[in-house]
Amino acid sequence: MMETQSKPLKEPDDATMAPESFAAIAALAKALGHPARIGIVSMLHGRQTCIGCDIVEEIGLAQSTTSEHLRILKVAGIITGEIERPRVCYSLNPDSLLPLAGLLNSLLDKDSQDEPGGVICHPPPGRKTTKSSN
Amino acid sequence: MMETQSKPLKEPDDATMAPESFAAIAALAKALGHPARIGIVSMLHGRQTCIGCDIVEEIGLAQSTTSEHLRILKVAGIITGEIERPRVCYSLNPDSLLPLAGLLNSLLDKDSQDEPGGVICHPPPGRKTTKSSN
DNA sequence: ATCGTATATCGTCGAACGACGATATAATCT
DNA sequence: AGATTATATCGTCGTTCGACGATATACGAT
Repeated sequence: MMETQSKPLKEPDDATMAPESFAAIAALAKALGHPARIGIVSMLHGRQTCIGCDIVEEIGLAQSTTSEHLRILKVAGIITGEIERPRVCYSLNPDSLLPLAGLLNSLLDKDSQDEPGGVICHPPPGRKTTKSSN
Repeated sequence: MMETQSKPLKEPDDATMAPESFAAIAALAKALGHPARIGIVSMLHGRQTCIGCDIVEEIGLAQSTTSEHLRILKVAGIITGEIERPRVCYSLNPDSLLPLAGLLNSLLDKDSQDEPGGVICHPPPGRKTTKSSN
């Protein structure tokens, strides 16, 4: 039978990373997983200096919607908002992206021990020996 | 829905990023925005060779759920599935991540033309002269 | 032909997301 | 004090996500 979630298998991997960091990396990716938020960080990158309501104007969405996107980026740690009443100066916090960037670079740089011929894919048929045909 | 981007490696030159690439980058980030999917790509990176149902076992979710995560990664172009009946060999497609990695590295490497003093934040009060109250 | 394995797909359900307008807050200017 | 400006928050609504079990499909082995 197909037993679902028989065991989470908490093996500490070989050369990759701890599974608990998966959530952190995924949270970063999720925070970036919207065009408006990519636009915001890109805009912040271009300007470097903090911006206020210009973001709302540039993004083109409603002010409340943009504020929500800014909030999401803020709680993810990707940007910081320095309150300077009546407005807020937003800045990029690049260091926060290191875990995600690290994974991506690791995936890109060298795909581990890759073969210069492509992907190997040769699992011999028949590998379920858990229960023999008895 | 959304189409998998097949752009010819448009790296984020400067701050001249077209807004249409925001959607592509965001789609990549979104596809990575789940711990299970980070786990899958990480697992694929460690093994390099394609895996079949081992992913289901390692992830610890139901088979149908894991299949869905694999599908999401597949339509995003991040992984490829080589059908080898009765199973499927999954492989990482690192090139697909270049747009996202490019943006992240651009954000990290050097914050563009940044000032060596830190963040400047001095917007003079009073800058809304677009339309007065009639 | 039948069984067993591997995977994809369907249907469902609750939770989370994304957008908006309306409103609240807070400071500055007149 | 009152108007203006910038931002956050609330309530709502429709959409999407994420998980699951059940089922369909496709092949290899018996």
